[in-house]
Amino acid sequence: MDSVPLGDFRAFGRFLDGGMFGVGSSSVASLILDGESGELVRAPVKLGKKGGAGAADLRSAMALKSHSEAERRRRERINGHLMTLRRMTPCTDKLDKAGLLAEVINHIKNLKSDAIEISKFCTIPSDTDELRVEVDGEGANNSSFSVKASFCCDDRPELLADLKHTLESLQLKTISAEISSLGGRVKFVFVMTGEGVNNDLERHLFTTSIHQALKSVLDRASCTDFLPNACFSGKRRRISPFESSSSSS
DNA sequence: GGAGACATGCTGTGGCCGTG
DNA sequence: CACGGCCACAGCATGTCTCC
Repeated sequence: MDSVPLGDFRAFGRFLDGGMFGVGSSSVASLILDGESGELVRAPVKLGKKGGAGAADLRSAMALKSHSEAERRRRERINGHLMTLRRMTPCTDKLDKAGLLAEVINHIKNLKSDAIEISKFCTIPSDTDELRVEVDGEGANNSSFSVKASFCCDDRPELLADLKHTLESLQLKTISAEISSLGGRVKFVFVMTGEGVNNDLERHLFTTSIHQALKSVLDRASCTDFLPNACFSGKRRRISPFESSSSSS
């Protein structure tokens, strides 16, 4: 009977995987501990109901092999992504996996706070939907005044046309418009004027109507039908090895 | 320097669960 | 029911640290 020293057990598994025994079962179940020598020895093949290596044995051996290979692929995916994180995050060469993840979390937090600081000075879309309408200044003749409206949401193909149509329906004159887009998010900053607005009440109604109109655009933009990840359900999504490797390149 | 303790990582396996 | 994915566990290898 073949015997395998404990220390060489993994090599023995690879030996089996190499196809030496047909359906190479690397299963521990096919090994037994020899009481006398203290070594793992290959167990005799169990006889199936009809004699010889039964079909059930064959199937379970194949399932076991496929299971261990799947687990190996899964670990390779995990480690591949960890390697990608390591490359993307400074000063993580010496860290273990837990340390690496902790450092990545810190790094992301820092990047987010940096982004927030930068967004104070630049028109950068934020992570959260926002809508702000405020009085920007009064016209010279006191019968017109300007309104600054900022508007941030997920980008979608119809958004610009929708916004244009909405603003036109309010009969506003656009003085300036800034549009920025980042990571599927978009931010608009408009400065608009309205004519014939003579008192505080009319101004209030004017800004309110702008706010409501833009709110309706925002609501349409926030509708889940437009979200790129709307196709995700509660199911666990299966990812092919090609998909997973492409993200780490 | 060597032995032992300890931490970390890798691998295979069993079990569970969701999906088709 | 078969399959794939996730998780926990055990066993082992390797590196590092501490103590003698």
